[in-house]
Amino acid sequence: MTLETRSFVEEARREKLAALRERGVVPFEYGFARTHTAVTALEDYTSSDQEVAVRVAGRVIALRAHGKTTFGHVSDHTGRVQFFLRRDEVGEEQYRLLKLLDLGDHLGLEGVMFRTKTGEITVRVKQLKLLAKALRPLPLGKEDSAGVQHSGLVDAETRYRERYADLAVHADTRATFRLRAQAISYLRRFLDSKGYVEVETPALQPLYGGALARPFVTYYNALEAEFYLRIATELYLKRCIVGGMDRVYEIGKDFRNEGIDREHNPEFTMLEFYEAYADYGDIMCLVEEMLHGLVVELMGTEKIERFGVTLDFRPPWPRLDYTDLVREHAGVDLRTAEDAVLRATLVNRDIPDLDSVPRTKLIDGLFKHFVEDTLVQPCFVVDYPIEVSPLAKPKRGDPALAERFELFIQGSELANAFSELNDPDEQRARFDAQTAAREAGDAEAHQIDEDYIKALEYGMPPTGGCGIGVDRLVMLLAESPSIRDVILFPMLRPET
RNA sequence: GACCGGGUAGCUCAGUCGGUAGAGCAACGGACUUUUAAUCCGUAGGCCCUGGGUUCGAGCCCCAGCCCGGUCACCA
Repeated sequence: MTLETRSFVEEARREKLAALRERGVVPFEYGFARTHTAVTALEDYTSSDQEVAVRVAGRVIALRAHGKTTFGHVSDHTGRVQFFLRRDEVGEEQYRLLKLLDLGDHLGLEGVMFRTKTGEITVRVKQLKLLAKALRPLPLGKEDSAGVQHSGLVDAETRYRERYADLAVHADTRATFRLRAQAISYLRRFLDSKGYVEVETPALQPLYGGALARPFVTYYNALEAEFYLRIATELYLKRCIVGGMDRVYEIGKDFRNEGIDREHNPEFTMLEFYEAYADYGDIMCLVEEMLHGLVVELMGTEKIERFGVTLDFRPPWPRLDYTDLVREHAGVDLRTAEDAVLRATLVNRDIPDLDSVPRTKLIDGLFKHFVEDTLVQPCFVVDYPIEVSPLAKPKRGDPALAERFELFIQGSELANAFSELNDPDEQRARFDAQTAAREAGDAEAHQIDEDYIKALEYGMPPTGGCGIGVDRLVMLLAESPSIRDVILFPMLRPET
């Protein structure tokens, strides 16, 4: 029992609950043997001339009482179906039960399918069973004959905080999460079919790495040590490669101690995969094949319209040179320009402490502010400056660059990949540079991971690897403007 | 973290110049044996986010805070 006072609506339902119990009705049943879902009940009727007996169950989402007859709709995970009761068919006792029902209650209905005179295929109920009473009113709203939803649950905060209510009320919310599940299932099947092995690596790590970000810190009592929630799976997956698991992937949560906005949730789902004897060019082709296949399988087409733009997933996708893009859109040549020039280009871009920002961040800033928004159609940006890529191999023939690419669609970064650095001595030197950056005040700089270097010293084969932000991928597929719309229970400040 | 917008009945919203708080849906009572935003008659329902202040009087004006959303910053 909460201290929260109940609304009069809830009081009314409590009274009905008591009345039901008084009559010997079990208000929270133990099960109901269904023969049909809402949709199969409708389908079986249309495909048969014979009488179709059904047992369906669902939540009451509409109720229209007309004296001695009553219409309503129940909704299950497949859809909705109308039901109809006549007092002289179900009997006085059952019919009086209706008085004690509310929108939101779960019902089991036994009856036969028929078509009403207005044409709707409907369950003619012979027996009705309350399966679970709803003590709070669901914000169901109403749908008119044109299918337009009126009222209902609109408040964004409630939709996220009470996702159960959002899901219960909005079929399209349920559809988004079904789509998410289908997408993840496809990614698994694709990688499995390519001979990849799915693995699980630690989420609680003594050192964090594999990305540049601030971690969540926690304390493990039994070991009397600080631990970090992982910011990436990368370094553990590459340990697997060292160990001879030539193709591995993991789909799991990463945690980054950062702000929340339309594209960021502090815990999010990442797919990372690594393939021995592949380089970033091979990975690019694999990503292209995988995501093209994903769109075709889920959307049934190679071109999808999202946020008013038709996106064409037909391969090959353009490979655009990072340095060229920055030169083209920011007018700066990263090969020759001094820090001062980069800084000057970024003036008036609302960057705090611009004067003390290190070169790596200046480069990042130029790309973000001048280039990202221009990358609408699926495209790969290739060959990043080496100084912003501490885990990537230098580019063959140009040590100022790394063999790295990112995939962009509609200005959003969806994948990050490279030919993995497997020279342990060079990796140590890169870590040292990161340590210097950290000492200069860069809280996101990479930590030095001696154990990872040890692993590399045992010899890691040439390897291509990639990380894909699953939430952002689903946002694109579901045309969701906010990452919160594709995460069932997004982060919110706790209620006080 | 900064700026902008929002917070009023279970839900969606209105609220004039500062003068006793409104609608639709949902709820409750009644009528109604093929309705579908059912209809008709009636009834009830409010910590106007919280705390201060101004005022004879505050949902409304002022200050502070809380929560949400948006933009920006931070952030692969």
